Amino acid sequence: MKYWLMKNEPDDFSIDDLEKVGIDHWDGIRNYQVRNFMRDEMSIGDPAFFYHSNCKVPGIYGLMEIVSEAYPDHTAWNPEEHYHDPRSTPESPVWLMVDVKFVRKLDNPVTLRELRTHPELTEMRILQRGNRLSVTPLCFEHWNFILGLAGREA
DNA sequence: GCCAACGTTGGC
DNA sequence: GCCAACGTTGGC
Repeated sequence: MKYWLMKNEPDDFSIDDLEKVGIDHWDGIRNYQVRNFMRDEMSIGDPAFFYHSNCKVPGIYGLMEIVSEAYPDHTAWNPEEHYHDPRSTPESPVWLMVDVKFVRKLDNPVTLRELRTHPELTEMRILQRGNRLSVTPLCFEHWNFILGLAGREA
């Protein structure tokens, strides 16, 4: 089992939006490294953090579960879509997505600012300088430590 | 809105 | 295969 951190801009799709629909596909990935993570490393049942990026208070706001294998991202085929990519076709898809299920919102969201204050977490990928991957794996120790932070009294 | 950092593109 | 130019990400 692997643990994941998945970023999205809440203006586009937030943990609240996922809560409303229950399950949704995580589409729009247009980075080969992230695609390969989804294809090669993710498994059904893997837990994931929902991270809000590019917003007022960036941080981890909720928990999800991966509920599908990687499969073709059909939004790449649609010229109407923002993330349209003509190189990808139904016959030969380039981009993949997975389905994610809402688990719960965190009682105490763990902000990026707080993540940076804990020496235990300095190795986390998203805290590394210049990291831009929107989906990153994290080790159980980091996962568990963050859950501890989220469970504390505010 | 700014801008540093990174990935991608494409000419050569 | 190099690398400059460009586009995107995402914190601040």
